[in-house]
Amino acid sequence: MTSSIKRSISIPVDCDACAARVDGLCALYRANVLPLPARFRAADKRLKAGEDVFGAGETFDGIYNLVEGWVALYTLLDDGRRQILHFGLPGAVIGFQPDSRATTTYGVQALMDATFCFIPRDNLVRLVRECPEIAMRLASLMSRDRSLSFGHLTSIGRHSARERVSQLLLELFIRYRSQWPGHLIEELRMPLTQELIGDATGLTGVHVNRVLRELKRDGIVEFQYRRLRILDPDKLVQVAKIDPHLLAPWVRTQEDGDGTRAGPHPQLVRATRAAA
Amino acid sequence: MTSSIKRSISIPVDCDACAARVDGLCALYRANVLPLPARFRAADKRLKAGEDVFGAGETFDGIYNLVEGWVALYTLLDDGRRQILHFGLPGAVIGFQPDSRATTTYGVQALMDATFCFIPRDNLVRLVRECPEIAMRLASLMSRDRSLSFGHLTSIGRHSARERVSQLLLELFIRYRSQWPGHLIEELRMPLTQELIGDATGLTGVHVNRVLRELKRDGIVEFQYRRLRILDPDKLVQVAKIDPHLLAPWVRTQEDGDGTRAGPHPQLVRATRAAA
DNA sequence: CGCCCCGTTGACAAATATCAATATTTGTGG
DNA sequence: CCACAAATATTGATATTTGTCAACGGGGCG
Repeated sequence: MTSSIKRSISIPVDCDACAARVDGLCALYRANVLPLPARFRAADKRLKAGEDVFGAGETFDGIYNLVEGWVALYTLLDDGRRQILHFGLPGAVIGFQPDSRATTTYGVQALMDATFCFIPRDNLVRLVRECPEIAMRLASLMSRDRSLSFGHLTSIGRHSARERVSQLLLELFIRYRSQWPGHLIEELRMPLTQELIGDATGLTGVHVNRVLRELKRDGIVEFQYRRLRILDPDKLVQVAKIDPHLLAPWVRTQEDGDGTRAGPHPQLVRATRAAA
Repeated sequence: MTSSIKRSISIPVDCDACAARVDGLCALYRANVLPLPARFRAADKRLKAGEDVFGAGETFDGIYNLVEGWVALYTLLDDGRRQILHFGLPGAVIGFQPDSRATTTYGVQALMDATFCFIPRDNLVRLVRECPEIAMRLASLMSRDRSLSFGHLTSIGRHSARERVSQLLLELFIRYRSQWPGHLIEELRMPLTQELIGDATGLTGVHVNRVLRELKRDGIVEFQYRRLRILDPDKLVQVAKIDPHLLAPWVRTQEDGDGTRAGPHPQLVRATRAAA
């Protein structure tokens, strides 16, 4: 007997115990209908916090499956400023490109120690030929990422700083939590600094600080030294000005087909209530 | 003999003459390798300028293929403000959802008279079973949309008003032009108002106006009453602060496989030079 | 123990929004 | 072709939000 509780954390190579399998490309495997992409996997990659999976403008042939850790997709400006485009959580597919010659338009950085498994493009093509549902799954994942981007666009384009920061924290909380259904968490460790929050919301680190102090003063959320505590879930939902329709992409993408599914609203309510 | 030049404009139902076929889901057909989605098409839809394809929060079972006209994907805020998420040009796939129960997170409005063909979800699944490449094509299209969103996020989050407006105009010019390779245009009719530009760039219509007047004063671009003229392409590229890596998603997605392809830089240069 | 990254705070500057009035263009009907 | 209405663009004065710069504090980690 090698382990009990922490197995999925310490042995990322083992597909059967992979934590990322709850979501992402391999989610279908859980339904016992489809062959696991395991056979098509080539190598694993481990990075330390701060290292890049790849930089902007590179080409490479395949996709990375984020197994453990958080990553940030970002672009850099000439003057050194940065825009974070997306936070990738375990299960994320990283680096899919329309064709093998295309260069990436963004860089990807590990926000904490992270592990990936890599599927070469050729293998992906073979995998899809064998099992077209995988390609539809991939399309769904890309589509969900797009929806997340749409949410961020609305947030950055039309919301106030207070609303943007609130929305980001709520989003990450819900996305993180939806990976462990039934697991109640009151407090969440996030590998974020106020600077990173600013880079994601189109604000300055300094201004994020001001907003966070306000939110704490008002008893809504507390974020200090990478520790998030949600003090008043209902108020947070309210101040984040969430369009309920935008919620769907935050929770895990389900396989199409069987089963009833609760709408997004109760899920949000449950998710946030759990933290109170 | 029914026609000569304008055939593709007036007979949208005819797949063989469809203008959208240069891009989008049916692009593979041109390579004569794959069966046309035509057999799986269900119905056509025609809209007048200003009408909605669908609103936020709706569900529907299938995808729309934009054949003719421009559309805007948008979200609305409580107070009536709007954020435009994406402009869809002919060839765009509209309304793909991860599963059949998902509700849309955005609305889609026709910016001019537009026609679509509709492919029901069931047919799409059958089509993919028959030809998995279509699913990969769909994933590529979603991925490209995501990349476009990433570009907009960087623009809205970190660029000045002047840069944002310049970049949007340049993007639309290049995307439009890449649909007619070899066709030189000096002047482009766009179904946009300054208000629309503001909604897309996270600015106010009034402020967009001020920026446009500046750009005209500086001899860079002229945009008045839906007519875009690029006066100095090089300056425009410069002021738009385009990250060259972000350019790839602007030009048509090519089918993977054969053929050499020029990098994005010369394409941009050619595209913009043509307008001078 | 001490360093360094991160967070905190204040004064001030810059960019953009808001409000309101007026001008121009487009499209429509006669 | 003209007149008119509606939509869109233009401009100025002022308000608000957010950024910039600079200094200081505090906590974790070697």
